Amino acid sequence: MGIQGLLPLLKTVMAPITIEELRDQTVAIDVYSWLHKGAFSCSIELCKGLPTSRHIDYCMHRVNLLRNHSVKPILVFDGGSLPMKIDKETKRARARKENLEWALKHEAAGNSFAAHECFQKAVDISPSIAWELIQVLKKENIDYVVAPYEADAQMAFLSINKLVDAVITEDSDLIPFGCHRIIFKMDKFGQGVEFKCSMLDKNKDIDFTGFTKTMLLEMCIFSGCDYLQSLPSIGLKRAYALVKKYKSYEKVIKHLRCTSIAIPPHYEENFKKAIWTFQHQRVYDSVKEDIVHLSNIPHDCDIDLEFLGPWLPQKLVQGIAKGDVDPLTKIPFQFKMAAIKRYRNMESSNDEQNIPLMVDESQETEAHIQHSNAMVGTSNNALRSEGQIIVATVM
DNA sequence: TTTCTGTATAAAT
DNA sequence: TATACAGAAA
Repeated sequence: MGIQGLLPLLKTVMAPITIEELRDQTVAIDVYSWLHKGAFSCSIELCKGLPTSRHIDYCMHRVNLLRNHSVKPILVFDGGSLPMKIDKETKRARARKENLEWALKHEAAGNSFAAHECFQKAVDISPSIAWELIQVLKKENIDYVVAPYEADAQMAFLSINKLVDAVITEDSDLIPFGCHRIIFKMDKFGQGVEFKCSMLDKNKDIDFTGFTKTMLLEMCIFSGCDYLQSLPSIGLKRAYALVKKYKSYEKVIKHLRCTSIAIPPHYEENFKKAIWTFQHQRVYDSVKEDIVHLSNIPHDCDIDLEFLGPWLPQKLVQGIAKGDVDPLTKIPFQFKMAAIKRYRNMESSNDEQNIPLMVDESQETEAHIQHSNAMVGTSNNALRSEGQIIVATVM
């Protein structure tokens, strides 16, 4: 979702850029946004589990556009959900499910237009879809990494540590994450708009001189972000004015307590957590080949850091980063693929025509749970309660 | 003046 | 899904 209204606010420091200007540079790509766009041309197939590669082709077309201009892409995939966002994720999953049900109803009623609309809203860019693309990337020798948690944090890590020259994304969150250079809205012709952190001082609409990175981040959080809802009647403009005047979020909140605006319980505590999620979220360090914090946490920190994404054993996070292990279920893809093959064979042996294969990501077999528990080192129940395990079922 | 809400539309071919 | 725009509400 990002920070609503942030990009329009910064439009005076947004500059058009073309792919030619990126020659010989390395860019991190928010690949889920490509997969989402690519999925539009084949939403029905993806929903029904019918074979298609249009979404993969779309991504590879974009990859080749970059390669043809001698730009080196690193494709960054989303990984697991942060505990803080699990509610939102389940809501989205429910909405997709409802859209799928409507799509099937419309289809049965012969209303293919309405059905198609619902299918498009029902598409889930699942880890399996990412896995399919990754198989192509391996063959084509394209760099990629699956983040342990959010791709945004992973791309910010690459940018902050100078492992890439720019990040290509649609998500304004990369700005509060502290990414140095971002290219938004890059189209199939390689044209987009460039944002550079260093240009912030020159913004006309609103004056950011004297603003620190932390102030910019706090402004974004006050205006409402994925990790914390804004207080009623506080948007970007008011958030800007408050941070400019009071300099720190503690002082802003102290001031707000003297106004008629109601501050929900734990707001200040949750605000701190939101700051930390932007600054210290867990990401994959491909040099250390291990899970690290986006930026180091203070040594004297004694708070529970689970909200930054639970820590993962090195072997597991490596498996996730390479795309061999499902980041949501922590189950190696080989198991799922074996299961799908098994069911396919069962179908072809006793049926006359292609029966669509639905992959239901809400259940799993005992053997897979056992294996993944061994990998994660958690109890059966802990994994079960996290849900989202996989089994192939036949429609 | 700013924020909030709803509606339309584009994305892909 | 995300953005843009319009009009209402505060």
